[in-house]
Amino acid sequence: MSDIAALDKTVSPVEKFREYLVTKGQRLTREREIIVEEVFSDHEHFDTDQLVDRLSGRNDKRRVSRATVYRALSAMDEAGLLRKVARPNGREVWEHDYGYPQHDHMVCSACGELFEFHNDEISRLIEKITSAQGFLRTSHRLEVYGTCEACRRPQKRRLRKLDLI
Amino acid sequence: MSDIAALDKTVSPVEKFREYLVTKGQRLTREREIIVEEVFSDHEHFDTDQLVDRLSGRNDKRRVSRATVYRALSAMDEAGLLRKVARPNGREVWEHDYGYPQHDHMVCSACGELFEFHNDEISRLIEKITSAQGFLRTSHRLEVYGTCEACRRPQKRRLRKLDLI
DNA sequence: GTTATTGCAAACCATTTGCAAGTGT
DNA sequence: ACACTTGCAAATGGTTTGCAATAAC
Repeated sequence: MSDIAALDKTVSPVEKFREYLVTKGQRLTREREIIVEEVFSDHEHFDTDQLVDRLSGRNDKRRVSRATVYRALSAMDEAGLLRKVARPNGREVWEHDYGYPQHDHMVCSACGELFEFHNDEISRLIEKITSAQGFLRTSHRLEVYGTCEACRRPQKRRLRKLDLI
Repeated sequence: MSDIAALDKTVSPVEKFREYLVTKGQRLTREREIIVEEVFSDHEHFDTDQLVDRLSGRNDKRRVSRATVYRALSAMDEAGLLRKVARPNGREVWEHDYGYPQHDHMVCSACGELFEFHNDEISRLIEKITSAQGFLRTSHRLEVYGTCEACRRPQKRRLRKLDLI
């Protein structure tokens, strides 16, 4: 897998965001920069609540309000930095869409965990089929539902996230 | 396309629902029957609001409350009669999952329209890839985003649903 | 200096839920 | 009779928004 080669990150996420904002006559504020940096500081999936926690848990003056986080995520979506992955329990889950190779997800119905997988053939097939119908594809979202390996082994059953509430 | 052959509808949706309900110690009430019949009276995608309208527009005494519709849709989902297709504008869109061949969707970003397509090879490929990772697949959801044929022709541009508000 | 942006709190809105009255088996 | 269901209205909860103060360019 030469996924790493696909990274091709010539411009930092913050720069990419700035570029997008200019085209819209908008501004790269301190708050937006803080959010982009926090979001791209690791590759995990996250929801808005988790991000707000990460940001408000800081003891420096880099706190950002919840409303601004929502507004920024939506702008980063339009900018092509992020994409919505799934919506397991009523809240939108996000992941990096910039500098991260294309992939899809398996969603375990037992534990709620998301697993990534990548396959070029699927993408090629999707492109072929949809373009044959005159559709100009820009992206796709594929979620496979079922039971993950860990949850299939009764003795080592994972805790359901839902039960942790 | 021998999709029709795949219909294989030996049992009516209402019967199928009853069967599911018994296994759960639940009852096929008059309201649930009304809802299943209305839902399966045509093949279009629908959201809860549209269904509630269809049901409350009736002049016979087959009206059902919104709460009951929500409860029934969720039960029909578990029963395998319906599935959630997408969530274009914050509201869940449903479609038949029983007696209707497996397929995926193209979502036009310009007009918001959903288009169905079917391809066995994709399903086979998905099965192969996910099972190789120990995942026991039960279903999947594939949405391809882009621009539909009609919206690609500027002169005959479709109206954006979003602009109709 | 203008115009976009932030933070707060209130508003939104699809969906869920508690409860008393009603209904299926 | 005994659950299970319904309908209503109220609650929920993630997300959006109006507005006055603030900051980017």
